[in-house]
Amino acid sequence: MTATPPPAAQENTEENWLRLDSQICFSLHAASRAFNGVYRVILKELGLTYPQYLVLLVLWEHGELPVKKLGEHLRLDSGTLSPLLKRLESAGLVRRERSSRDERSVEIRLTEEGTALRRRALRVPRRIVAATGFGLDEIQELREHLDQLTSALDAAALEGAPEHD
Amino acid sequence: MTATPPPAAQENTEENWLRLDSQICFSLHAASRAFNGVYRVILKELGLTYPQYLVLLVLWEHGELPVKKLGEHLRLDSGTLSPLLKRLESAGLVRRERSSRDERSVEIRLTEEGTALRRRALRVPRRIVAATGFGLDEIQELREHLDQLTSALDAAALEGAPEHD
DNA sequence: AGCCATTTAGTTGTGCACAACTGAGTTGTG
DNA sequence: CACAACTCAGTTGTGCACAACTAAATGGCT
Repeated sequence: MTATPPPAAQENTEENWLRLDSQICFSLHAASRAFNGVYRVILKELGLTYPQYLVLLVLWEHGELPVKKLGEHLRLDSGTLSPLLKRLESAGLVRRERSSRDERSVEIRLTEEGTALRRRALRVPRRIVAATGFGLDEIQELREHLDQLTSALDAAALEGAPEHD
Repeated sequence: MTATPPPAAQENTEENWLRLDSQICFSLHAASRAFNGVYRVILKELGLTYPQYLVLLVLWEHGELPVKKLGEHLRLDSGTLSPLLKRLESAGLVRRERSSRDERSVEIRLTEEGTALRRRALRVPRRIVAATGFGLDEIQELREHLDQLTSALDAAALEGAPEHD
């Protein structure tokens, strides 16, 4: 029962596609979580989670931003960012202030403490890269593939799921 | 203020490392979520989430398994799996039964319905691969890089964070 | 047998991702 | 001006990831 009839290795069966899918699924899922795990360990010293670190990276680079812009940089919506930013605020790293020019929007800006944290964060990337065991060029190459993947997937996602074969 | 002093492009400064880090961070994080998003859309028709699909992939391939083994395949612990499996059970796709040989362990096995769902799931991978816009060999290559990354990161994570420079 | 370390699931609590919704503020149009 | 459409942040609810813990069962040891 549950047969899984012998799928004859290299044949182009749906069975084999499913097997391949499980492999790439697992790989990406696992890589993402492994990456997350290494950051978790390292960022713990800074009192940050990985997504919080991503937010700070954007703020360190761009200075003050409304929540909307922050979300565009990170592809995250207010449902994720609002509570995260509150936590960063209560940690004393950012302030949230209603824009006076547009009362709908909230400007996120770094506090002194948030700005200062950048100094300590400078030591993070080197350790991450070391943990991957990859060279810089390998990382760049992987990054390009991932970006390619992301834009292809984003484009496909926009079409909902209207096609089937 | 917040200077970000001109980091002179290709120099090996911490500034540049941080910039690179933000790039690879964003890329992997975004790729993972984009992938997740495409699966979300497609799996919705099957009434599954992405992690639930991963669990079923393992069960379809290996048949009945204790929670522990399932967790090893997926690198997930009982804190994640227990509630997930309960949801799969109440969806009628799996059953959870205490092993009689070892009362500590719980065997997860597919119901008729869970087994039958495989037929419908066979159409998923083809659509995913199509969505990536990648060829099979590119996918395999990417997968190998990701696996390499994962094992390097896992190894590094085991050492906690004892080293710095 | 009694005791202790280990193994296995499960629970609790925190944080993120995302869909669906709310509500205030803004803009366009008649 | 009035009103509809839209924008933006926030809230709610569901599900996953993971750390820390609990509780029961097992196996080794004396």
